[in-house]
Amino acid sequence: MRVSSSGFNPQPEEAGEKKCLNSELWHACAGPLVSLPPVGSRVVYFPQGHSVQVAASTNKEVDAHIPNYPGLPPQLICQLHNLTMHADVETDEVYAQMTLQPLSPQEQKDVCLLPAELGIPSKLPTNYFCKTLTASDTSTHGGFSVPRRAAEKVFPPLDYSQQPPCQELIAKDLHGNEWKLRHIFRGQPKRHLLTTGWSVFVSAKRLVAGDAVIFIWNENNQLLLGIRRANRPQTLMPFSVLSSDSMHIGLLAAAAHATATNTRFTIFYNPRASPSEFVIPLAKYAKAVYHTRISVGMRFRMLFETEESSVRRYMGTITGISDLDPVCWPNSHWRSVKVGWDESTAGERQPRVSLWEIEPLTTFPMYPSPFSLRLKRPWPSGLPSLPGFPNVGLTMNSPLSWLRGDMGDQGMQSLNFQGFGATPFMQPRMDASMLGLQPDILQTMTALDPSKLANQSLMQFQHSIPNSSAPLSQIQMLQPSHSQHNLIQGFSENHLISQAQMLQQQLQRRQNFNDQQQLLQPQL
Amino acid sequence: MRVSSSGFNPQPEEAGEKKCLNSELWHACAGPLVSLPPVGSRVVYFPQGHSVQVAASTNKEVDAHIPNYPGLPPQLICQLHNLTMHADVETDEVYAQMTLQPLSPQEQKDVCLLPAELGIPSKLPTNYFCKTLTASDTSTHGGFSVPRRAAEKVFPPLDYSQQPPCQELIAKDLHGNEWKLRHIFRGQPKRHLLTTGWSVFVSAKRLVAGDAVIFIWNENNQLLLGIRRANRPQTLMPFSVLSSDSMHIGLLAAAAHATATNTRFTIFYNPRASPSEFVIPLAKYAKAVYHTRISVGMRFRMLFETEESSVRRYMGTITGISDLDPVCWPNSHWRSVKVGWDESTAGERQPRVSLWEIEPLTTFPMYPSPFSLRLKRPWPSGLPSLPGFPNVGLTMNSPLSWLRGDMGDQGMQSLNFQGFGATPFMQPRMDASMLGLQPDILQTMTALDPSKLANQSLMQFQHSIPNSSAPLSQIQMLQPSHSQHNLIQGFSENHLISQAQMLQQQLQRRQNFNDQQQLLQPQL
DNA sequence: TTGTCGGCGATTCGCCGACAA
DNA sequence: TTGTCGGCGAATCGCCGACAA
Repeated sequence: MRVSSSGFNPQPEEAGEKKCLNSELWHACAGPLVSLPPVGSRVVYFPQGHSVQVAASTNKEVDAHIPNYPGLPPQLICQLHNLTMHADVETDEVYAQMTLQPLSPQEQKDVCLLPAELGIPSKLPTNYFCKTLTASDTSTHGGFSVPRRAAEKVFPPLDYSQQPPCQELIAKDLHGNEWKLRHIFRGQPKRHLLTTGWSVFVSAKRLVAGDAVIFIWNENNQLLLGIRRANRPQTLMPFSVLSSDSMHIGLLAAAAHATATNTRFTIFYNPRASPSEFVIPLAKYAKAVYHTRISVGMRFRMLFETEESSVRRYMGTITGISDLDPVCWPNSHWRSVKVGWDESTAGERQPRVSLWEIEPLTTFPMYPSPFSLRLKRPWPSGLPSLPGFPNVGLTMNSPLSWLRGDMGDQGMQSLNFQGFGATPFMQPRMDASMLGLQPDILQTMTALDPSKLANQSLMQFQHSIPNSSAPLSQIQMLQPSHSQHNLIQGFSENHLISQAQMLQQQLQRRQNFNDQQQLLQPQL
Repeated sequence: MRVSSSGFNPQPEEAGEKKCLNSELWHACAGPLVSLPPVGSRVVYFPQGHSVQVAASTNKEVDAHIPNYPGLPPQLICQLHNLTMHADVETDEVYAQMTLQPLSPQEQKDVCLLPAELGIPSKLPTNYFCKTLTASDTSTHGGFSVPRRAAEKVFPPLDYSQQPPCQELIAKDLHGNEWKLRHIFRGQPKRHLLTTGWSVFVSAKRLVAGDAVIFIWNENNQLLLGIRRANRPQTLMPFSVLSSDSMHIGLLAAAAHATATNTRFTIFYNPRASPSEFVIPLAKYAKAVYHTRISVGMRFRMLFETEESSVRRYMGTITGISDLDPVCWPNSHWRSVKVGWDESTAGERQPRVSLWEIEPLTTFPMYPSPFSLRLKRPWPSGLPSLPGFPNVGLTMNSPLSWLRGDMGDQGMQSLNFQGFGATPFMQPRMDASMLGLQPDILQTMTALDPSKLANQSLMQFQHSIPNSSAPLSQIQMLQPSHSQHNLIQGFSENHLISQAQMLQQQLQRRQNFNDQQQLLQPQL
């Protein structure tokens, strides 16, 4: 992982490592919610999300008349070969360049999830502060008023025996440029101010009231200085190089070409241009998609960034599960969850989220679960007789339906796998193995009467997408197990490896499956 | 044709025609060599040239590993549906947005060239001046020194009875912003200066020494003010939205998609980003490609822009004719002519040009030519016996070979039409009719013994591209004629309609052809 | 003819507490 | 605790001829 300031010459390493900077500042500018996958790990790339970001950057909505690329699935498992952090030389806007290579069919079969692939959470430095600039801060009339606690925590201590106490600070920005700033403690009442040098910085960075600055005091006793501009109508310049249509086609074609030829392609991820994360660590994706049980009416919480570059949680309720774009991107998990927010300021928050962004509020334990493993059969056919388990028709939209999530393994069926089955839109090489699931680890629900499935929990958890009425025989269903011979341990759940299989294949395995279940029981 | 300042909202017509400005300023900023095709006319679009411009804009050379798009020919005949002139809101850089639609196969057959389609030459206004800014002009220490002749020609006359004579000028830039400038005539010796208001303009536009300003006094007695920045290493910001590879793929895919579906696509033409004209009026292209006889060693001249926004001609010699990129773009006429320049400052001028950029120095008359029409047969098989016509082997690279251009119609064979014949890379619909040629107007050279062809002038004029050894039977050859029933007159040459035919077809037409030649003779 | 400079007002810049909020 | 303001030096800005080139 490299950090460089993207200047006028994009050649990889102009002055070698000289331009490299601690990535702390990059992450601080990117925000506390942005985490980058480790180099070498597997990620899931969503061309749909990428296209949304490009559309936001070009100020142009994706034209509906542009069809999706034939054979380009809504999600690609890729290996992350290279990752460099950059900052726009004009605006200091942070972005990351990633080189992705779609996994070959063989590689997809051999996928084993590594715990480290969950992604390194953005470790925010401890000694930092972020302040949104006031009119006085950006005016030429004066300097910068430093919040007292911030100055005491982040800046080197002043010699208070001097009158007034002051010192010269040298702060480095993302490009490695140094800014001299006079720090003084004066006034009545006393306060911390940045005076000489501050206005030069403001005008050089063209900061205005509402933008924010970030000061970091890192382990090497360096002062780092980053900026984070307010969400102005459009931070990026209008594009006069390539039409937005061509760019949209280009990103799709590049991904499709890389998939077809098993070659690498390059994308830019601009974390602040639009809230559109589209490269997700494979483990995070798999955990969310295969180990999260959601249903309409379920309550959840989700992290958001605060003005002070901290995080807080907002509560919401799932109001629907459907494709964001059923025409171009059917069966995509990207922003497939429609939500409502509790607080009245909800207008600021998006009405659609992705599974891996939310934390469902659930009281049932994750795997391994004594209850689920105690089941004699993979599907609890006797569930309807359990106390408090009403009929599907009455519970589909009940706000309390999430409470029934602790019924065991049927939560795994909450996901819609039509897209990964035999539906026509899938290309041959994008079969079930694309998900990197191990046939001999997890078994699907095959021992059931389809009518019971339809009547019971399966429908309860299914996505309510338009074509959810596909034949049940084509719906892939999953169930975790405890076999781990292909699993590198590390997750508490120990169950990140899963598999989708065609129903026909699974029928042949039923005996093995039951044997497996029998084997698991003694482990409890 | 619309002129608008491209702001933050790309919707077509924000305030209707309010933002429209006389296109004079746009053309003045674009330079005297830039001409835009009329809306509705047919143009030839070169994806290759487009890709070179995008590569220049993204500071990234086209990666060789990106193959061309299957089925995308090096030149597309398109209808220009829309053309809007823009200026970057940040940099004032001018660019044009064009909506192109590839002609359908039927339309290509029905092509009739209109004289107006030669393109409207950029009519530079008479009352204008362009000055490159000096260090004093851009310094905060003083104002702008107006060249005396320029001030007297372009600015309104001063009242010299005042002491000192001065006035307030109001100049509009491309976006319609008005700039107040104090114009004064003072000093010893007396001179014209712009004082108050000038430094505001300089800092707002971020002008530096070396940049140029253009003042225009138009017919409506408005003062227009444009800027033209010096060719700095990179005027455009580095791209953090889409990788250059994806953009390259995108422009190819967009053109290929539009060709396949007969739909429109949009491109941006940035006349000053790189010298890479890639949308050429069809008539201009046809005239150059079918009516210009070139050979290695031929002398020519070509227009270049001067510092003062005027034009001058440079002389050069053709040193070769070959594909710029034989791998990706075989048989492309775009920059297929290798040249050497007379003057020692030739390093500044490109080593490759396109046919339509140059004026071959030739003394022979264009069609109709008494000599060529006097020929009894389409091909002067007796040529070798003519005085001063040496063997091919000796003359291929002779600097004097152009002198033999007035031998008649064989000049038409100087073009390589392998790309439009039966070579495999061409798609079915990109056949000879793609060139918009009329079978019943022009006849090809079919009355010849192929061995003679090879020995004589054909080889002399052929492009020396690697695969020029393709079977002669697949090479399309052209000859103009005087039949005009499908021709809208207007050109002095009256011969813009031409045709390519398969040799087999042409053999069947030999009699008609000869009859036609007979008919033409009496006209002289 | 015109690019640069020393000269000198005029105008901002920018540092300082005084106030509130 | 900290955002804004009036006051006031001080440092530029920017207008003016004087010079050359």
